[in-house]
Amino acid sequence: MNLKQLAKELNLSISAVSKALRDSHEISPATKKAVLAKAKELNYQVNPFASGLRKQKSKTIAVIIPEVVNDFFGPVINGIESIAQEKGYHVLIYLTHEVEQKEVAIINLLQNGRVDGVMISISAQTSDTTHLEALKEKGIPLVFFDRIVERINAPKVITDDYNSGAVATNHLIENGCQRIAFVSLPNKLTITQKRMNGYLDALKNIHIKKDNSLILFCNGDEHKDKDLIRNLLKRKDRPDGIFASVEKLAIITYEVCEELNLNIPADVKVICFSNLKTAGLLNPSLTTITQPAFEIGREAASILFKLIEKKGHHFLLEKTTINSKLIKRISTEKTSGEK
Amino acid sequence: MNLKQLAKELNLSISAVSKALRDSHEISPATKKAVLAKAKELNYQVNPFASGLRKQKSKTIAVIIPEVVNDFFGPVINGIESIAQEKGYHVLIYLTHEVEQKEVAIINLLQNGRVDGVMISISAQTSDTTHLEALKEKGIPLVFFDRIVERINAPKVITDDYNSGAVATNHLIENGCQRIAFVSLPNKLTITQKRMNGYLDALKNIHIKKDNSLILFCNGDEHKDKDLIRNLLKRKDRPDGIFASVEKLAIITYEVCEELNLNIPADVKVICFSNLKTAGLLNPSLTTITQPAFEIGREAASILFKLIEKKGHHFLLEKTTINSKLIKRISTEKTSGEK
DNA sequence: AAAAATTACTAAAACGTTGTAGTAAATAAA
DNA sequence: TTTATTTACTACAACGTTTTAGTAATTTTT
Repeated sequence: MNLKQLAKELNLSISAVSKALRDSHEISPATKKAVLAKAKELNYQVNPFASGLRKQKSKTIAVIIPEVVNDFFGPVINGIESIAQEKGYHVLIYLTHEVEQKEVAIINLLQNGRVDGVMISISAQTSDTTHLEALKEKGIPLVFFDRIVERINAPKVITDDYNSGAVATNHLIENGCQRIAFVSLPNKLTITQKRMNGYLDALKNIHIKKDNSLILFCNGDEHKDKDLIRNLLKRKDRPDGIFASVEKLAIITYEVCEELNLNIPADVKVICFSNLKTAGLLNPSLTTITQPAFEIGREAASILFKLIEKKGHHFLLEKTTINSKLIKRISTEKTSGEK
Repeated sequence: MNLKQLAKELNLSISAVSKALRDSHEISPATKKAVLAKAKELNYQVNPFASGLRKQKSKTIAVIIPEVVNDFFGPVINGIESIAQEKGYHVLIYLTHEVEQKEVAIINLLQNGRVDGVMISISAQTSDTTHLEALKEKGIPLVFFDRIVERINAPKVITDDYNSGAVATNHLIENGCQRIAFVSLPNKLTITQKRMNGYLDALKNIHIKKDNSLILFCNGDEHKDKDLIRNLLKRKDRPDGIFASVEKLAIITYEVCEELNLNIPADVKVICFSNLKTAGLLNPSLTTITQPAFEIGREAASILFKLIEKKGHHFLLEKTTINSKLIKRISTEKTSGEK
């Protein structure tokens, strides 16, 4: 069913029907009513390819993330989808699996008008960002969330990473930790850097200086990351507190502690950036810095749609910060023997 | 950059360039080489709308699921995406949030050629399925996974739900449970029915007959579901075993048990269909029937692509069953006082 | 009552591909 | 040597919309 057939049924020209469907003032109310009725009757739907080709608009956005199986990115997608559904947009999902090469390939696929805008949280391994700059150069609206690229001039939605890093570290200090390890993704990522800076400054405040042997940069490969963390916790001078910068690393830490028979929180206290639904049900329950993931998704999507709709306006190019919150649970509690 | 401009740069006709890019035998090797080089130089990309319009192909599939924040659907998407990326397809995501009305609206959006195929796990509240039949009628390839519609003649990828239901129930029986509750989604869903039949037959085997007060049909609304489960566990004749048919309900069960100060597994044993990464780290660790979610995604996507590529062939219209497995953990263990 | 403006349409040209039909020139077959 | 075939292209008509530029007919203004 297309416009041509519909027009024939109605004894009207194709353009009249097209205009009637889009409620043009050039068409009389009576005709409009007739067209709408017939269109409904015959279940006419606009062909998105013809329409997209003509209007140079896709009504589609792309979301590029490292992974879906994740209690942060899941709710983010949820937030994005909720706004997209409101606005009548479609959502394409692409996963980089933390591989820079895949990210580049995906971005290159999107240069030809397939989407009206792109939202991305970059892969942990991305260091070169020319692919992202090229996309911006083409005039395709781009919004970063969480894992941003500082130097690219595009809207960014993030949490207060520096501050949260300090809060988490202080929480461990308050509960008696002296040797606090920072376990994290590669330090190319701005979230890693900021969270680490918060951690370092919190330590500096109590006159502890940076100890590189307590700072671990993982890379997203589960097995390798587990080895790194196992080595850290096997050391004689092992840390008494672990601050994990992402969810996955906290889970690995729990697994390793079980393996090595280390008690949380007596032997090691653990705090983590995490949106795990089950954080409160873990053994022991996990103290988290929780990001408002759904809201980040909604906010980032809203900004993207503003950008798409009012192209050329630059007043939106700022950073939006949504605060995380500390949820204290057992994994960082003082145990009876402690001062 | 389009074919016209590229052709002008090369002093060739548009069709020659088009054919060269698609490696047609009508074009000489020398010309092909020149075209490819120029296309790369100028970063030419085929316009997906023009191409889609002309070829009546979108190179896109739709995935319709109830939610993303879920350790089952997450890995499924992962599996789907991995196959789609291999095949050069794009993946549109739509969430129904368990609302039938949304599912209908989404399906209606897909009737106009936007996608070459659809994969769906239906909402828990879907009872009328004419929207899905209409989609099939239009000739758009459709594959069901996990939450299927039995009566629609389309490929289905599922797990051995009946058998797993029996295995889970037997496991509880073996560990001493006598009053086993079945906590589940609405019984419209075939997965609910089959899992329940497995449960009922396992009970019948030991001569326990169906007790409707021990069978709970939740509906996906977290608050209401929690109330239902709370009421179940507050009763004097509360069950000593709970078999939850989906992950979310097991988490709620854990929360309610904590709230009511019921010890798992001493007071109630809990088993659940679940893909929680953290099942082993929960307090207590949760015994699960785990579905091979990633493989389900890959398998369902593979079948969909076969269907897309060899349209009209009917040899693929079968059901594919991939087995789940029981992972025994503490939540169902016999406690010291038990026989 | 003539000129101007408005109403309610139609015709036709894009948008960027792809594939069919056509065509010179070169090569092979009769 | 003439005819048939192959090679390497070009021209052009789709695909289904949207939009600009018309145009009769009607209504309003002067």
